[in-house]
Amino acid sequence: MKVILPDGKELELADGASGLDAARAIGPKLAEQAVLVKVNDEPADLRLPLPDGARIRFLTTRDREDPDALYVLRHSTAHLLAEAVRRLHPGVKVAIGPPIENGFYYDFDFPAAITDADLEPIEQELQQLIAEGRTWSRDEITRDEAKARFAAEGEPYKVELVDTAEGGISLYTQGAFTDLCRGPHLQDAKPIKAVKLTSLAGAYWRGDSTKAQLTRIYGTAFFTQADLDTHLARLEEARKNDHRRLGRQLDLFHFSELSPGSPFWHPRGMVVWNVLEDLRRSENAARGYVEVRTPQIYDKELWVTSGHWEKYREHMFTFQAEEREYGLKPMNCPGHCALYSDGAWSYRDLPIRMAEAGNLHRNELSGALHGLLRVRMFAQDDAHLFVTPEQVEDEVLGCLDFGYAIYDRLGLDIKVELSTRPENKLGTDEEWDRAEAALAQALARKGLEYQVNAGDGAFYGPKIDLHMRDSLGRGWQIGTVQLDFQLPQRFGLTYQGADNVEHTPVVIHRALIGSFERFIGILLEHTGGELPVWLAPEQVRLVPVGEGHRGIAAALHDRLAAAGVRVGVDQRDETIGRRIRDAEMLRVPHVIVYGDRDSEDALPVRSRGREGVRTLSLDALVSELATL
RNA sequence: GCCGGAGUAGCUCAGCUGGCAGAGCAACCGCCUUGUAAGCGGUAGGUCACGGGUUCGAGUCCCGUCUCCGGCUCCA
Repeated sequence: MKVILPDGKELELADGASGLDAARAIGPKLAEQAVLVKVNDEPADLRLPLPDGARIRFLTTRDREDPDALYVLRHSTAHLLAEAVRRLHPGVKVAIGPPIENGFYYDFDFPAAITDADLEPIEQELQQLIAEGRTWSRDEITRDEAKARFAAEGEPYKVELVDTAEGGISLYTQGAFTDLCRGPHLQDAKPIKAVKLTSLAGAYWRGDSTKAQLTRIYGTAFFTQADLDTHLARLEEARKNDHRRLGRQLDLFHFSELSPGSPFWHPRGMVVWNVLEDLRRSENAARGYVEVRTPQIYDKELWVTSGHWEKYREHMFTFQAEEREYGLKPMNCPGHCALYSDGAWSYRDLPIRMAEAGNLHRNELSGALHGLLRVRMFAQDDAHLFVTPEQVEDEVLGCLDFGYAIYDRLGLDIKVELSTRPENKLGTDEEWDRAEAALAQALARKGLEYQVNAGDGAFYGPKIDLHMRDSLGRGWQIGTVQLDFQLPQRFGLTYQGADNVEHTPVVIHRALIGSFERFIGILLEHTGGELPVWLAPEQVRLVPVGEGHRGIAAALHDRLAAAGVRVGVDQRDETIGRRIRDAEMLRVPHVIVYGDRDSEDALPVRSRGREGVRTLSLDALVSELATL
């Protein structure tokens, strides 16, 4: 048999030769340093036989930043972690331990609870295993053999994993530890030069909150200590961009125990909010949306009709007044349906694009709250489009266009996901076929790449989700475009068709900025607080040099403000250096020191992210700000 | 909600095995009168999250509650 190397040369090998055999045939150094072999671009274990004619490429310890190589390194480290934990905590049961984006974890069922203080001895034990030396061997056995083996070892989680594993059963053994595992793994532990156990967490077995809660140990590993140091330094840097920290530093908002999960917006934060709100309103107007305003609280009856009382009640704030039961709205849709049902509509009226950025309250689980990114009170750039089935695709495309007008303006990197029919769906397969096709078609027309999340759709219809990441790489949903066949039926919504028959409209739920809270939070993390000038709470700050310059600074202030610039004057009796520093700390984009040397024809403008001081006339500055 | 950690001045934090509650910044009052990232001095500021317990004595140890942080679940 033969395989093809990256340079196009062919390599002759004995039948059944493994990746390691191929590496040895190329050179002993390669064989020693090889971490995994890519077979036709798919990562594979070195110990496995190569298919005849495959294109192969080796990744070695020198590919220390390659995600596939790091994956293998971390996967093997996870196995070492399990061995170390078993040594220190006899009686522990092991569950599952995969590599993840920036490291790995392993889930354990400890006989007695452990705490953070237990991590260090475990890490030392893990280092000890590496020092002792470990090599991995791979065995394939039958399902029954595997079950018998793990049952004998008293590892019920492993037995369950064997039951649900797909394909052949393989085991990897290092030292005194054997794990059910698909691989690939390192040849030995030598490449693991840097390990750190980072945290402890609870995690439900199989991700199911009705099942046992296990103890998850997170860690990370690298091919060099320097890479680990860089990684930790980067995390520390990211911490500085945490929007909760920036919110306080920039005086934008704060949280209080008096109302967990609901931000207090400060004046400066409210400026940012209102600029976004202006954008929302003007874009809506330009795109044929109409603004409405619907109640905050509704009789229980509305929520029963919409289905929320049954499906969502524990996440709603409810209360009684005069013996009626009310619910505070967690979303605008039922209110918009109620508004729609007040009229009699013709197909000529559709599409109706109904927008409202109303306050919403959701009783999120206390443990899920996360700064501005997960709150109990928020407002979305929400809209509901009442459309005919024929209009769905065009309207979805219009929503995507709308969204990308905003995202592109901010230079945001959006990840698109299409979520399709779940198991507990309502409606027929034919309806879902049409709806999913309409969404896919709109995405194709917009030229967007997307990931399909099969089965992740809402029970009432498929959806397009638009995600962004925070400074630590955690993903958050920003926008969403959802089709809904159910709500219009539940509310008995109709329009008169051209055929003089009543039809049921389709509802498109749509939010593009998503919640203003989350959007501002993510923007802060992405910009490190340096919001684009058009969003900055204060765009220009004037610093009069001495007391004698205050009058003219005030006059300049008024002229800039009249030109629509958000401008402030720092009249404090502090040094110039001090006042500049404070403006920089607040990330004010432009600072102008004004004294005897200056005039409105020649202002010294110190601009964020730009070396030195520019000299600009007042008019030039105003027109520069106007183009943003 | 669940697992682990944390909560000390407005903010960031120190306070060891229990023994008089601290620093820097901010605030306030003076001095200085400023030219591109922190001028100098002084003053004031605390129910050590809240409630209970152990102890001669609790910020420190124990129990409960709340909130926050990291995860898990959830995000209709």
